[in-house]
Formats: sequence, structure tokens, C-alpha cells
Amino acid sequence: MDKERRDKNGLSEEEFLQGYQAKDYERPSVAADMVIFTVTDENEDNYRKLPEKELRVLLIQRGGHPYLGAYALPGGFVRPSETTEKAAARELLEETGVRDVYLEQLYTFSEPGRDPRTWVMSCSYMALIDSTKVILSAGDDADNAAWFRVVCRLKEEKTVKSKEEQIRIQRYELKLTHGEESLSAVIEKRWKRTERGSSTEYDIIENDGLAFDHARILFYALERLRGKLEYTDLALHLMPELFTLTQLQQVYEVILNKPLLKAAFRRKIANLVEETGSYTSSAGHRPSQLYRRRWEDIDG
Amino acid sequence: MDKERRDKNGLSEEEFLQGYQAKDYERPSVAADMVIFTVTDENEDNYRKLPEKELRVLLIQRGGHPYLGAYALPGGFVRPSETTEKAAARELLEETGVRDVYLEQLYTFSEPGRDPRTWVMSCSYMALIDSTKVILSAGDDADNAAWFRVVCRLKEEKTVKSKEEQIRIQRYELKLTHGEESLSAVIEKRWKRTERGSSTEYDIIENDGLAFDHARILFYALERLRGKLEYTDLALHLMPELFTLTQLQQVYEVILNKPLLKAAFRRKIANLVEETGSYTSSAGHRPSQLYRRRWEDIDG
DNA sequence: AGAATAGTGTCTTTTAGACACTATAGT
DNA sequence: ACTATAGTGTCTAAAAGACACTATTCT
Repeated sequence: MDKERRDKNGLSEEEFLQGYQAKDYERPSVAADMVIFTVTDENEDNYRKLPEKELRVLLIQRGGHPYLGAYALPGGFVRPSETTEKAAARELLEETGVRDVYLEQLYTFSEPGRDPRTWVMSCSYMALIDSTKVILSAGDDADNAAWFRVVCRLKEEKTVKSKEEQIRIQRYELKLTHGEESLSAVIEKRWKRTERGSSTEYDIIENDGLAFDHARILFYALERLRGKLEYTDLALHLMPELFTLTQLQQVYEVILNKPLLKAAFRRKIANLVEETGSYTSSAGHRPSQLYRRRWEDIDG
Repeated sequence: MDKERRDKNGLSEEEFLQGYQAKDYERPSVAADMVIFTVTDENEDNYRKLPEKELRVLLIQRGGHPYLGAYALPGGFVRPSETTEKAAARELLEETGVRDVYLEQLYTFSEPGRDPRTWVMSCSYMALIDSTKVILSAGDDADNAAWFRVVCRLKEEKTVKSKEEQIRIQRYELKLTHGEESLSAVIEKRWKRTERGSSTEYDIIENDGLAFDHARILFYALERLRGKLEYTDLALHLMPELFTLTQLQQVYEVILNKPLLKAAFRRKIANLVEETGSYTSSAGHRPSQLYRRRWEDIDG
């Protein structure tokens, strides 16, 4: 490539750029929307029992149209001087007061009409923060932010086969609760396979209380979280500085929505954590060792 | 949520939307850029030997500024009436004449200044097509499209540790060749882990002949392809209707860039394919059975 | 005949699953 | 003493890695 090379109008690159006028193509707004997860303890009545873990997501009640009164994922428009990552990190800081957390781009949603006002794409991100950071600064902003408990379960599943294609249809019920407030949605996941290609679609079948297509974004985040849990150290970003292995296992269990065997679990995550030597105390039963995330790699 | 509810200006949602004027926030253009992979045979001199496989990607030589003469990923701007997926599929059809192929959203790149003309985000997609479809319609368009051979290898690797953080730095050399034409780039992948978070960045260190930040997009696609190969049936989208298991293994090998053991490989992909009963012939050695992709699921 | 690939058998190692057993602080 | 959790040992089953062996067709 040659910077001095001239185009069909006889312009060099520099000359071209100086004369360049952005054409009047229609442009979308791009928002960075955040699915911010954390896991909190739910206190138990029995002093001896361990607190149950709950997966929670941060939602903000809308104070204006459209979807006035509904709950939306925190998010904001991306500015020309920043990346979508930076817009997401900025939004995260504003809403929760935390920085330097796990942040991962999820997907860019672009369904026309997903925002009734104008053409808006959503570049969505997932953030994981540990519960000890949460309490400090949630609702720090003036707006009505709340940590909703997330429960997602498979409601029905069927497979439609024809000679040409095979479609697996799954319907998931998403339930979000926070105190009296209760939101719900049904997402249909259609996994289509033909001889040539294969594709997956997500549709919102029912939606009660969530703004825009945020039920879909949230569901997508849950799937990503669940998927990556198995082969990465993602879960450790949800843990506080010090934690017991049982707590870590509970986090896995609440996200994967199934019980795990203790021995196998401990073998599997053994090299993601390191011992601290200190122990819990006054728990009404045998103390358990505290671990921390092992972020130094094994290799030399 | 109540559609009839009125906001602080006393407007219902319908009234609000009717009066809504898109504010004069600056908006980005959004392009759907495609990394289209295929695997082709490279003919061998020896009549008995099997042809070697090569991973190839479609690039288009730019006929105007900026990056005049450089090669770019096929792509185009997203229109308000379509999703980014649809824009990608449209672009794919225009450039290669194929439809109904494997298509997957990769990542949305939004580095300010990645396009010297104006604010452009790239919502990138990866497509996999089989080589038998390629020859028919490549370069169908008037533009200068070519299938470049892709070779990507790790050049150097180091880990920088301090008390606070640990950074693993890898430099990959990307080489793209097509006839006389030869493009290259060096990508630095920085995987940073601290006690709190972890993040990965990709920087273009050197770039010879590729337009915009397309070297990074291409590298990102390669990583995704390699990663998903291990636990999905992605590779089968690169195969023609009928293929031998050795051919399939070669595709895995050329993408993963390492030899695989035959017996283990066959066990692993056994339930992704099905026998046809027909065999290759006149190959100068023992015939091998042809398989096809098994797209019917196993379950009832 | 023999080159080159096709395809299988089997031994070992690793990983995952299942379950039982022992250990121990706190009331 | 008893409850509820902590933590380990071990058997089994499944998966992955390694390698050798047999099979076959075309020139």
C-alpha cells in the first residue's frame, strides 16, 4: 500500500481525507448496555445453616418514556471519543461505583424497532462484581436502581424435525424479583440446523416489566455466564477477596442451577485458588479454610 | 409497566413518541465486516499423496481512499431496516454468491480513529463456507476479490509479573498470501490479570497491506475459530457435502496448526458425522469411505 | 511389489462421577 | 452429645493420548 498513491480523482490520501464529507447515510445511535451480575447471601433462619446464594442483576427503573416505570439494564450512549468498552466501564462506575472488574463484550443487538424512539443498537456487556462491593454504592445515583434476584429455568422443550431442517425449541422463564417488585419474561430459543448452515435465534414471547429487548440481552448474558463457568475462572470474579470452597461451590450451583459433587468440584477448581491458612470461626460447626483467587499463573 | 402512564410532562407513551425528536448526539456509522473462511486443497506433485489443506480468507483490494490499494475484509454499512446479521448476510451474498452458511457475530470494534474518514464501528462476523462453493462465484463482483492463504504463528511470548499484576504478552505473525501478493501483520495480545479484574487487549504492532484495523479483526476471528473447533461442529461447515475423515482431520490440523492422532480424532468426531457407504477411488492407494455431516440429533 | 493412505485394536493416562468415610467447632 | 458443615480416600466409568498393527488399491 502506498500512502502517496492517487485515486481515480487524482487525490492523495491526505487530500482525500481533507475533502472528505461524511455522506448522509442514516446512522444508528449505539448504546452500551450492561448486565451486571453479583451473588449475594440470603440469610437463613437456622443459625447453623449456611446462607443460600442468590444471583442478582442490577436494573434501573425508567423515569421517562418509553417504557416508563419498567426496569432496564443500565446503559448509555457511546461517545465519539471512546470505545464501547470505555462507555460500558463509565456506566458501570456511575451506577455501582466500582472499577477494574471483569468486563466482557457480549453481543451487539440491532433488531430494527428495538427502541421505539429511533434507530438504536445495543452493544451489550457483562460485568461481574463481588457482593462485598455492591452494598457500598448501589443506588448511589439518584435513579431507582435495584439488585434483582435472577431465576431462569427451562419451561418446555421440543424438537421439530422435517426432511430439510431440524429445529430445537426451548422456552425459558426468566423471573426477576426484588422485594415486592416482580418482573418476568419468557424467551424462546430456536436452534435451527439444516444441511447447509445452522443458526440460533432468541425471541421474547412474554415480557412483564422489562424495558426494550432487555429480557433477551439478560438471557443472553446468563447463557454466556453459564457456558464460560465450566471452562474459565469467571466465577472467581464474583467472589470476595477471601472465601471458602463451599461458598465458591454454591456460586457455581446457583448459576448452573444444579447441585455439584463436592469432591469432584474441589478437584476441578483446585488450581484456580490458593490456600490462605486462615479459617472461618463461630459458624456453629467445623471451621473451613479461606481461599483466595490464584491469579499468578503456574508456569515459570 | 403501564402504557397509559404519563411522564413528568404529562405525556402518554404514544404522545411522547409522536413528539420525539432524535437529539443531535453524534452517531457512528456501523459497518458489518465479514471474515469469510474456507479451506482449499493445494495440489501435490506426487500423484499418490493427498493434497494439503490451506485455510483461506476473502479479501478485497480497495479501489479508493483511504488505504487505496490495500486489502480489506468485505463489508458494508448497516441499513436502518435491517439487523447487522442481515447486513452481513447481504454482503456475503454479494461477494461470494452463497447464502445459508454458518454465520456468527464476532465482536464490535469501536476504537476511535479506526477509520480515518469518520466515526465508524465495525460489527464483525465470521462466515464459514465450503470450498466447492467458492470457485463458482469468487470475484463475481467487479471488485478485486481474492482468497488469501492464512498462516498465523506465535512469534514470541513472555510474561511480565509484578506484585500488582501479571501480563502475558504474545506476538503473533499473520501472513496472508495470494499468488505474488503477500500481506503481513504482527498482532500483540496482552492478557492482563490483577487481583481484581482481568482483560485482554489486541494491538496491531506491524501492518503491511491490510486496511483499517482489519488485521486485528482477522486475528480475532482466527482465535474464535480455533477455540470453537474443539468443542463444536464448526469445522463441518467448512466441508463439502461428502468428505473423508482424513480430509476432516486435515481441516482441524490446518486450523489448529498441529498434528492430531488419527485414532483419537476419529473417536472424538464420530458422532458429528455419518457414513455414506460410498468410497473414494483411483487415488493411488486404498479407498476411503465418504462421510457426511450428521445434522440429525441423536436424541428421540 | 510397494507406496501411500485407510482403518482398527489396545494399552496407558487422565479426568469425571459417585459415594462413603472421617473430622471438628459450637451450642 | 449432636448438628451441620469440612475435608479426604477410593472405586468406577468415561475420555484422551499414544502407538502399533492390519488392510487395501492403484501405478
